[in-house]
Formats: sequence, structure tokens, C-alpha cells
Amino acid sequence: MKYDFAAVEKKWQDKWEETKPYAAITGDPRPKFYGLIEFPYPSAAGLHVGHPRPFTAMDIITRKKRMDGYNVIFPIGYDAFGLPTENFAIKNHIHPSIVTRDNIANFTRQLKMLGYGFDWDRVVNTSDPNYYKWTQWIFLQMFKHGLAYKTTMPINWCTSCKVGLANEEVVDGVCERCGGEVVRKEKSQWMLRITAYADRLIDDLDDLDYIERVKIQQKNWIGRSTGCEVTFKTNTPDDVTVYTTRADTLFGVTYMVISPEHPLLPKWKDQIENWDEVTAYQAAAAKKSDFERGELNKEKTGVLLKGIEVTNPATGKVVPMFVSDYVLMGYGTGIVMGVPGHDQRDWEFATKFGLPIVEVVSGGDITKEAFVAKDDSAVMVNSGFLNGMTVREAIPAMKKYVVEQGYGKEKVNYKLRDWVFSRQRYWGEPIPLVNCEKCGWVPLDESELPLVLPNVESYEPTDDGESPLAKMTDWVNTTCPKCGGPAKRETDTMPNWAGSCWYYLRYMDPNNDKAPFSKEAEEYWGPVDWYNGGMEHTTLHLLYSRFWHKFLYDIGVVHTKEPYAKRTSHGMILGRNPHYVGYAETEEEKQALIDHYGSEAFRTSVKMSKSLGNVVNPDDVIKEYGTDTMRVYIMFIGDFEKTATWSDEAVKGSKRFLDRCWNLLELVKDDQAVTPKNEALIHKTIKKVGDDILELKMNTAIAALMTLVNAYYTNGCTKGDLKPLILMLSPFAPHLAEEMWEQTGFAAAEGKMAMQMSWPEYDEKKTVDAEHEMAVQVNGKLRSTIVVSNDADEETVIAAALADEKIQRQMAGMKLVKTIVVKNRIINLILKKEN
RNA sequence: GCGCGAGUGGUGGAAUUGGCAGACUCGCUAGAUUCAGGUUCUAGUGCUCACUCCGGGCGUGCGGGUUCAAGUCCCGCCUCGCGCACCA
Repeated sequence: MKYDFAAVEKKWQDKWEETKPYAAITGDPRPKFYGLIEFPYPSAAGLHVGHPRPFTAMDIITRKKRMDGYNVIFPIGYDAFGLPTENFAIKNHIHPSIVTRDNIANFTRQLKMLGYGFDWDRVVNTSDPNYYKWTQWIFLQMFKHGLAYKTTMPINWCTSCKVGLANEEVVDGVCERCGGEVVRKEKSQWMLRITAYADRLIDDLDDLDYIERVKIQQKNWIGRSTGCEVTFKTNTPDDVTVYTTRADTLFGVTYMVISPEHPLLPKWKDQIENWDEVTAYQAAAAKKSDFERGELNKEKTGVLLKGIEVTNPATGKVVPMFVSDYVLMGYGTGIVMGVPGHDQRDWEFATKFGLPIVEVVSGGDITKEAFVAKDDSAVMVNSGFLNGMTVREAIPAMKKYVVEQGYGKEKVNYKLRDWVFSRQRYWGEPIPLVNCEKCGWVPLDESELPLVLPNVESYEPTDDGESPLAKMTDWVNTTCPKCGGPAKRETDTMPNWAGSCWYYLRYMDPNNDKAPFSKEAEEYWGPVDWYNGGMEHTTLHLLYSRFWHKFLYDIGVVHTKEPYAKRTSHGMILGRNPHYVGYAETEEEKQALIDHYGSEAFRTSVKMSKSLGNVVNPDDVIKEYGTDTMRVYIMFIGDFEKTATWSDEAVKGSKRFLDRCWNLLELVKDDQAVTPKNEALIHKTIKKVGDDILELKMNTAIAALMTLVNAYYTNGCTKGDLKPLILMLSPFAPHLAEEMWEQTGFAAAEGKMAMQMSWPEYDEKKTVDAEHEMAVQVNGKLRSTIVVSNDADEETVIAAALADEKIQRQMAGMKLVKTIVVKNRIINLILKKEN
């Protein structure tokens, strides 16, 4: 009887739809387990093969957890606001809400087809007013607590999307989403004060079970550094303050540099003798994009500020000041002390402008390059009272001196900037604030929420940088909730990251219309026990939502400091590179590819993309092989954390494995006892598969199941053998497992589906074979193997090894000088020539 | 440049504390089953020398080292991927 996957999968999916075995029960006495995957953005293209990798993995984990007796919540939803939908809507003249509705319907169909154990009664949609009402509510709480503020600042403006971007959304100087050119534009923007949480976002990582590279990346992104500010006197009415982490090098300062955007420059206009030259430099710097300015290895530029003198507080010496764009206005104080002996950038600048280079830390050759000591045990020279100290000692000594003398203070700095929270686009949450001439920015009353996104005629973005909502004068003109006077609504919308900051909380109580979620639900389900998602969200969504959660904790809305107890990450699924030179059939084709693509063509696999024609559609795979095959293959493809390349060929192996499982039904003996020859392997497999699932090693778990099935074919198979196999198969291939469970009569006997059974138990003692094969080495080289009983002592084992025929041959003319025995593994005999 | 990770057969990838390298796949070879096979089953498959048999040598990016024993540990390199990037 051939396995009819299409009919069987449909049958069980219908049954699950009807009986809802995946419903999560708030308040249930069983221990809870909250497994979370990043909810998809419902694009018009539908699900691609990248989605099933993390989804299937968490589906398997949550199924295993259910079998271990947990009350599991495994929810799904849609991150539905955002630019691609809006752009698609504009292009096809369909309203974004319609596009979203259709895309969600398609995603839902595909996700159901994959047989995931989601609780479909908890679906959330961030663009639903019942949802974004609470996104707006949280924003208002932030506003009331001073964490949201409006300011005019240069922002990253994507010329193609016509929208402002957060720093995190600019990659290699272009828009992360569309690759469009990003320029600087002065705009009045809503900002969220994420920097107020910088320390906690770093420090609280220590107690979390996140994979290390996520922690490291977040720490690096926040970029905390501890140093001090030092104030220098000038010959102007203004002192200048610099930030440095290397206070120990203060004696090595030979010049100062100020950023071209620094507000002190215009103040000094009359005192700067070469003002024309300076303004010309400022103009040139302003023209460059951030990306150009940041490009390394380019030659340093700058202009001496003639007439400005700065006094080094440590030495009392007067040094010149320059303006140069290698100093950033956005970090530190916008003014830097130049220590060319011990900072490579300063060294390059000083070399170019012929400035003196002083050695204050010994150990390098500062005529060739700056000496930046790798460890802090280098010794100070030419540094007054610091002489003879190590760098390690000198830094605090100088800090102390600076503070005591009143020259400055200790200071912590961060690379993290506040979060640009406005978008000049239509398809996002309206910001629930109005601007009153008298009262300024006033929040809507909470009873007014949700502030619904109005229907507009034209939601196309504008070149002037105003939101499409700005044209809706009826909607924009309103009254002030405070004084009743005329006021205007904010017309920018929130970024698409807003809705995803708290969706995991809404899942706990998705239909609540009195609060974002009930206290009981949050106290029962929180925090998320295991969250899997892409590395690309580490410094975006993951950081943002930790920030929001901490704020909610501070105002008493949630009971945990952190939203996610554990975070893992999956690797990308790549497609075959059709331009890989090795795939070319003729020499001419090969040459043409090399000429045309250069080194790029040498990669065997690349990101899937429509233009390359290497996109794999899950629908097609499921149609040809079935859902269970898709699930097993995407897990078997390789190490979960690493990138993997899709192979149509290899899918067959998973299909064949499932067919072999099914075909066991034809040879199974109607006997509830376990076949003795299979017993140890069954116990070993139960242990291994169970452990592997919870370590995300699905590939080796499946390999172990394959080994077990192969053994059944060799040793024979009873119903007693089949039972644990079906149960172990159930998280991976739930449809096949249920069908086999039913066909073998277990379903009737147990009165439950396989997925509702307990995970099979194993006996540690029975995982050990009665006999072991041991390797016998002579002088470290494998020469033979012997079989010994499990409890054989060392003497017996050595005796057996020496009695072995092959070993006997090795022994001729040799004497035994030493033996090493590793229990159940290896015997190493050290032989020497007999003289 | 800095940070993180990875280099293992024709292929994807396995290998607890250092303990038989290549589990499990795909592919390939041979045989069986089948009207047929893009089905199924059985056996084989790192390279190489010897193949009548016993067997020998070499093998985890490169070069050294520690050890009875190294894919795994140490030192020095190379290559690739990802992240950050003038952060003072």
C-alpha cells in the first residue's frame, strides 16, 4: 500500500482544525512553555523556503514539550504594517488594507498546509485597529514618561522609499530594504529615548540564555565605553571639552580637532583669520554622505583654524586647532584631542599636516605608525607625574588628577543613538498626538484610542518629505484635548518595528479590549521561554522590543525585566547560483561567465532571488513530496545555525526515509514485545532524539531515527518496536505519525492521538550494549578490534587484545612496555623492539 | 582595521572529557525484484599501493609543537562567511 501523503495530510489537518489540539490554556496547572518564532511580514510573494526552517524547528520543540507534559503556547501572527505592502498597493492601485488582507489569507493557507501546531485562536495582526490601539497606548505611556520627544535633526533619508530611516536601517550607506541612496536631510522627527536604557540593555544580557554572538552584537552596537571628559582653555571666551578613553595620553596631545558641524565654529567666526577657508571646508564636508565620510583608507583632510589657540591642561603648552571631518559631531563632544603617537587616525593627520608626534607610551616605533598598545602593561614616558607607570596604572591616575584639578569628569559614552520613530508614509500606526498652538504636543485621551488610520485618496509618498496624511486637512485639523483650541494632528506614522515590539505579549490575551493583555495572562505566560529568529534582527527588532519591555516593566505593566529568556538563531537557506562557473556546460559559457561576473560567479550558492530564478516555493515542494518530507528535509539539511543550500536532489532522501517508515507497516509483527536485538538501540535513540531536539540538533536527531529504521529492516520489527518510533516521529512528521498510529491500532487502544502521548521513556541502563567493540592500537596505530563484554576489567581486556591474531603478528620480536585502556573504547599497546 | 564563526570524501554533513575520522543522506557501482522504472530491496563506496590471500602507506585548509593518542589542545600562517566600521 503506497503512502498517499496528499490525502493523509489533508485528513489530519482537517481533524486538527476541528478538534484544536494546539489550544493553549491560560492558568492551566501544568508547567507552561512559551515557544516563539518571529511572525512573518505578509508579503505578496507568499512564504518562501526561508520561513519553514525556524518555524518547523520551533514546531518540533513545542511538540516535544507537549509530550513532556507542558502547557504549550505556540502562537502566530502577522507583522502587517510596512513599506513593501504600501509600495505594492501603489503600484497595483489596491488599498494597502486589501493587499494585507489577501496576503494574510495566503500566508495562513500556506502555514496550515505545513501542519504547524499554532494556536490559531490567538492570531494577531499589527495593522488591526484592535491591535494598534495598544501600540498607540504604549507609545502614549512613553510620551508621558518623557521617552518620546520631537526634535529637528539630520536624518537618513531614503531617496527611493521617500522615508526617514533609523541608523539600524542603513546598511553600507544605502537603504536596508530597497538599496536606494540615503542622503542626510533635516527633519523634525519623533524620537524614542532608547539611550536611557543603554546600560540596562547591556548589563541585563548577562542573565539571559542568548547565543553568544547575539549578546556580543548587541553589546557592540550599544558600544559603551568608559573614559573621561577633559576641558581645555582657549584664547576665546569658550573652553572646549573632549572625550577620551585614553586619559593617560594627555601629555602626548599636540593639536586639537573640531568637527565641521560644531556649533562653536560660527561663534568664533570673527576670531578665525581664515574663515573663508573654514566655511569652504564645512560646505565640502556637508556634501558628502555619511558613507563617504566613513570610508576608510582615504586621506585625512582638514583646515587649521588660524587665530585659535588651545592650552593643554596637563602640560600648559599651547597647541593649534583644526577642523576635520574625521571627527564626528554625533559622538562624544564633537571635539577630539590629537594624540598622534598613540592613535593611528591622529598619526595620519599629524603626518599629513607636519604636526609633532610625541611618544608618551614606550614600546613602539612612532616614526612608522602610532603605537596602540595591545595590552596595558606598556610604560609611560614624557608624561610628567605618570612617568614609569604602566598604562593600566596611568589611566585611573590621570582621571583622578583631571577630576581633582577641576579639568573634567569621568564619563561613559555610547555608540547607540536615540531611535528615529517617525515615518513619512501612510501604512503605519498613526501617532496619537496633536500639536496645539498654545499647549504644544498633547496626547490624545486614552479613551480616544485607537486613532484609526483614515482612508485617503492618495497614499503615495511625497518628495517634500511630508506624510500623505498631511494632505487630509479634515483629519489633520482637530481640537486640542487640553484647551479645546485649534490643533493639528501629527501626520507621520510609526515605523514598522513598532508593532513587533510587544506582539508576544498580545498573544497571551489577544482579544482583550480593556487592556493590552490581562495581568493574569501575562503573569502566567511571561516571559517567552524560547525565541528563535534571524540574526538580522539582533540590533533592530530584538533590541527595540527589549527596550519596550523594560519600559513596560518600569511602569508595572509586565512582571519580568526581560521579554525573552532564551534566544537562538537560524542560518539562511541559500539557492544554487545559476552563474556558478562550475555549472557551465561548455568552455565558452564558462569564459563568458568569468568575463561577465568576475569572482562573484565563483560562489556555488547565493541568496534566492526572483531575478536569478533560483527561488524555491514551498507550495511546489509540498505538492510533489508532501508536507512531512518538506519538514524533515528542511531540518535534515544541516546545522541549524549555519547557512544551508537547498538541494532538490537531497529532498528525495527525506521522502525515502518517510516511505521506509510507512513500509514498516507491511512487515510489522503483531507483537507488543520489543525485539531483543533492537532494544538497546531503541533506548539509545529515545535519549538521543529527545536531547537533540532541545539542543536544536534536528539533523542528528533525524539521522538517529534513520539508523533505527534501518535496524528494523535488518532485525525485524514488532508493534512494540514501532510504538516508540511513531511517537518520536510525531514532532517531525506529524501527519505520517498519526496515520501510522491509527493504522497500527494504537490510536484506538490509547484513545489519544500520538501527539497527545508522553514522550517515550528510556532506561539509561538499557542504552548500554552488553558487548562492546574496542579498538586495539599498537603504538597509536589501529591494528585490530576485539569484542569484550561491557563489565570486563582492564586485565581481561588486555589479555583478549594480546590473544588477538592480528596483534600476535605485531608482537613478533617486540616487548610490551606500556598499556593504555580507555573503557569500552580503546586499548593502546606500546611495543618496543626486543634487543 | 576590529569582533564573531567556519575550513572534514564526488556531495550535504556527523564525530561527549583528546580515544576506531567520515554516522546519517544525496550521488555512484554491482546484483535482485518489476511489463517498465525517476519504484523497492541487498551489498559496496575516503585516497592510494598490493589484490589470490594476509596486508601496507597516506589522509580533517597550511607549517610547527604537546601527547601513548590530536579534526579536537598550544604557537605561527592562509582562505572564506557574517557583523561593525574614522566611536576618539
